[in-house]
Amino acid sequence: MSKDVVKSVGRVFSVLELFKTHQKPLTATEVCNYLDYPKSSADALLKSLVILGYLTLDINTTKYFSSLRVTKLGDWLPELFGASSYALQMVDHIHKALGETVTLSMPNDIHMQFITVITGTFPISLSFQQGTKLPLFTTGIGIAQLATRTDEQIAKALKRGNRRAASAQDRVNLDELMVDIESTRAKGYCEAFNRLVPDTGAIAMALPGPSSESQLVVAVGGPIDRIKKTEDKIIQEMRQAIRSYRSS
Amino acid sequence: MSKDVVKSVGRVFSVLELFKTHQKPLTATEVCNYLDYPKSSADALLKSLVILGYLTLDINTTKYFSSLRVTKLGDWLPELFGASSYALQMVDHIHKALGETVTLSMPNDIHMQFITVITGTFPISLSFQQGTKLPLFTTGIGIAQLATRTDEQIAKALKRGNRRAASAQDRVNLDELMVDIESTRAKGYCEAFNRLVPDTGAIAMALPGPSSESQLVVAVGGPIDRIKKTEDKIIQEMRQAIRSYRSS
DNA sequence: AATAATAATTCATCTATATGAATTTGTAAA
DNA sequence: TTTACAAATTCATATAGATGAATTATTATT
Repeated sequence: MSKDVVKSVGRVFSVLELFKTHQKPLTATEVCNYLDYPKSSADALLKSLVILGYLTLDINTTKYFSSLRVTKLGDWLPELFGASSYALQMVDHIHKALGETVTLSMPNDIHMQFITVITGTFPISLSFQQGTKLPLFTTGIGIAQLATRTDEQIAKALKRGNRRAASAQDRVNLDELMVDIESTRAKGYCEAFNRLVPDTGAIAMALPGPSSESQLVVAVGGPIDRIKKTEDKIIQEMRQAIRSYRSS
Repeated sequence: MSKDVVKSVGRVFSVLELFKTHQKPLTATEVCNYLDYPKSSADALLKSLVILGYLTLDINTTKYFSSLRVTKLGDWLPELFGASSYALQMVDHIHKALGETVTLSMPNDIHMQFITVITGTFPISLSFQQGTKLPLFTTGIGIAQLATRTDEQIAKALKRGNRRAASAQDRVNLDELMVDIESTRAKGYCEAFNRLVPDTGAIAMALPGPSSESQLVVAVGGPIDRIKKTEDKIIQEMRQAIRSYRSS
């Protein structure tokens, strides 16, 4: 866990993700063991979550579980992103049509963060954990997202991003970035080869959405040769799926 | 906020509920002002949530917002409770048919906790905040829930509950409780008049679900005279709605 | 009823977080 | 370019949380 995260804040989400992973009630001891917390610390946290109503405690089994109030924390969101349940169906459809890794991601600070990752069915497939973050300014999905914004917004965003760069070599050149942006705008998608992970390629398209700063990005990725070979088919499938998505 | 809740844990949910209430991006200063937090404390919390991926920070507007990962924390739950989107439609349908306050609740420790509250359309209507908790052993919704469990489970649960009672007068007598339980089982619903709030009444029914300790309860409540007068119609509407719900 | 094992709670102490004032940085307007 | 204002960050200190050992309570078995 990042050193900059408040400890008990991180633990809140670890607990909620644990129940999402197991999908069954767990005792306090089980939670302790899975998450490797000291007993009394975990107890205080679990009791807080029960008092607040986000976890339930069954009085017969003395097991904890997520409450439906956790569902309500986030069930209003997809509609605001123009990401109805059709969005997940669309990602699934692209995955079935192509067999490659398909991702859905959103911008977060100077990163793109994965919301959904469906790993390819080929033995050799690109693989990411959900929640993974990739750089906003140097990846295909980031460029596809930025391309939905104005030149001015991009310049301002890059200026801020470069200010936070750890070293001069981490800084991105605006003119070089704009070449990729223009290319993406012209084609309607961003193709990225050998950008972050060697020998891999990805095609990324932004989904239509209510505002440019929240637009989601869908991408297809895999080994560079396979992606290049099937590029035309990938683009066709993605466009068709997004077109169907838009009219839902 | 309860004294027994870890402070920053409570704040996590305050922030997420704030975004649910406003449904638009907010600056750090706005979050501070709405929640009355010291500036640097709020900053540390917001940054933690961004790093963990549950909030997003837009690099152009420098505004925070909930991430779709919040949705994913809880979108798997309704299916496990047998509470598909039809459950909310059912609650809404009962509300439209009767015009009274309708609630959906779930057991949590020695309470029933409201998940959904739709306030009646009459000028005089029963009104609760979402997230409100009522006693498990002494309210109509609690008794309706307990009636789905075995006698042994009820006795055990009451023993634990009584052990935690602050005073002897807060303890519930098992034999008296079982009279209400048997009545509820015989009729298929619990009718409660003047139990918690004076001059109010409620009819409560448990929804079918995968296990008794997680069964949700739907209830119709309002001023005692109006509920008594329309009791037969309420029971009919609820049964019909639950029957339709079961086959969805 | 007694006993053993497990779970839950308590408490002293150490570590982490929260706070608010001061300082620095960023932005917008002149 | 300069200035004023707002936002963000820093830091010393106070408060809260985490920890782990010890103790108490609960449960299951004999």
